[in-house]
Amino acid sequence: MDTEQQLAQLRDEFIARMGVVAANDGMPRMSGQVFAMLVFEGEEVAFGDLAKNLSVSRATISTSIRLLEERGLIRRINKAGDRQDYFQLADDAYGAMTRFALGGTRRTKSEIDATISKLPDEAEDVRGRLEAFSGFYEAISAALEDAATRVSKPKT
Amino acid sequence: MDTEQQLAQLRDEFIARMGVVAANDGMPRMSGQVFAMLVFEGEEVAFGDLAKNLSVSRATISTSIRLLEERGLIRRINKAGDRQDYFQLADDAYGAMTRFALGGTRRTKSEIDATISKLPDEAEDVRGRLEAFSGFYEAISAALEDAATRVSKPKT
DNA sequence: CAAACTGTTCAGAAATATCTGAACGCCCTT
DNA sequence: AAGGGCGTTCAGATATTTCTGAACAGTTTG
Repeated sequence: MDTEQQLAQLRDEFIARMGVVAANDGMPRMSGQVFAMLVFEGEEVAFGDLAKNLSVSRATISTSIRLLEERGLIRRINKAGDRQDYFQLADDAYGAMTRFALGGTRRTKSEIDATISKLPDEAEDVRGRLEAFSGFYEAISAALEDAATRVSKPKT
Repeated sequence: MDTEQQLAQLRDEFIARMGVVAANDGMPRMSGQVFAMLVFEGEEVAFGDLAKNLSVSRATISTSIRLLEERGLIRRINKAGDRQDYFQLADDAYGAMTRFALGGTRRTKSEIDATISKLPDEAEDVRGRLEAFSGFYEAISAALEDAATRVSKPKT
């Protein structure tokens, strides 16, 4: 069982790291850890096991799960004859992740554009600068859109 | 002076919104507001004016400035005969912003790869899943890299 | 129907991130 | 050399995010 222990340790390290990554990305650490756990264990993981393995309350798991579900990153599975809920990565989890980021950049661009449209005609210089700013978010959006198709497609 | 008042109000709204955007991006709100102010006012803005206009202490401005400078988003200007520091958007601010994001995705990919390289040979399935995860960050990195060149180039 | 589970919700605790005020070193002016 | 304004730093206050424990509604089991 040496290999199993080693794997378990690697898994815990991986989960811890992805928690930090999530936190840096402006996401609750726990959501990142839940996601990481589901990546590592490919099979469905039970709600209770998530709480136990990640050493947090079931309330926290419930909240983390909700966030991940809303973003389309995981899916909930009901097994017949088992009252517990199980979870697994969504089919196109990485595509969903990309599209979520895309939504953010698009929203930001819209907000900038909203300001631009209200500028008085005289403010030519301000308009120019805000348009450059908007253009930046447009470029990022285009790049993400491109990545989204590429990420989602691997059903070759 | 009606137009000026209108502009001032639009500016404040813009700044407030960009503060929220920054916060959602996992950045201090104030850094986003300082950045937005520099985008709006194209000219150099004095350190003291930043504090006054954004209604925060000079300590906060100092910290925000440091973050933005570290990321290459703004530059500090010393005017002869004036003891105050002035600030302006960096020449390639949006390029720097893109490269900063790129640094993050690359770092994350490295962390995933580090785990992969430690996996025992038997763990074929886990390796496959982590490689898919790593591949996702690779795709995003490539997209950002692409965007970076496009964002930085407009020196036509 | 009572007891033992499930997952969710929410008020409040705990942990973090953010901002402030005071102290400081520096440079300039007087 | 003294005084005033500059930006930085850091301990501590404040605000915000994140987690927990208890209460709850719904199911299943005995």
